[in-house]
Amino acid sequence: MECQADDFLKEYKKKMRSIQDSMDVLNGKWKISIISSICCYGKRRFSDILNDIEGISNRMLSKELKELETNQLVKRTVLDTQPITVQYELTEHGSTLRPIIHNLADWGVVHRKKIVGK
Amino acid sequence: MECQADDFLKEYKKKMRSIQDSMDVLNGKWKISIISSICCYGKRRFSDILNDIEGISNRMLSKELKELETNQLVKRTVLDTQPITVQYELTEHGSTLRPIIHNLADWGVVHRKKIVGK
DNA sequence: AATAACAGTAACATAGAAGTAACAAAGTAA
DNA sequence: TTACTTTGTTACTTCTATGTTACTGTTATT
Repeated sequence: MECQADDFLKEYKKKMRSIQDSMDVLNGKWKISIISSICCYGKRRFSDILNDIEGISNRMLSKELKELETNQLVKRTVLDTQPITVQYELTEHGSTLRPIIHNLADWGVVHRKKIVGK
Repeated sequence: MECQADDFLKEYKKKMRSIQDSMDVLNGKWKISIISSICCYGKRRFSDILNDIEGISNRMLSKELKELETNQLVKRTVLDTQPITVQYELTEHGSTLRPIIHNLADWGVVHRKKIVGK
């Protein structure tokens, strides 16, 4: 019995650590929104994302995109256009976040209904 | 065609807004961890959560729990014990976050493998 | 010539997020 | 009588995440 209880404890702790690992990458006010924007549209340019997300500054967008790139969630491609444009898309690894994004979107709807509407 | 494209745009925007709604409630460094702790164990006391989450201070825990209570995600119950203990559990509404928590935990495992291990 | 679009970068400013430490109330044990 | 536990609160301080503004370099447009 003791052993089983210990096993559960260990598993809970592992779970908590995993969640912390996730949140380490997705921290900050904007990351989820940025990923969502790219996720929705497939490919998205810098200025597009800037418009998608109300309130973000170009400085923050630039910084956060860099972090996401570092964490291999987002891929940056410079296009040879006039003027130069830059395209962002999810990496294969980044795409594994899709279910979470969708869940968050669904939950947002539920939550809004719960709080605002009846 | 135009109309269809517009419809897609509208839907994307709605999605982005829903995600923002979710993140408004789950913002900050600790909320997800706190919810996870309560979610894992079903019921959890203040000092338990304090131990579950590495690095959080009692001040922050108190503050964040209050916010979660305000947003109807968490229910607080004072138990008539010696000394008095306080039990936190997810509300029905809070429980709808379970899928997200599980997804985050799963993704954390995947991500750790991707980044650290081979 | 002047201006605009694009994708940023640099320098500076600051609200508020978070940390630390001490204290409170109420009962219990030593 | 003193100390300890639990769940906080309060006051004070630190710090960092984010915001603001201005600027770059290139090409196309007017």
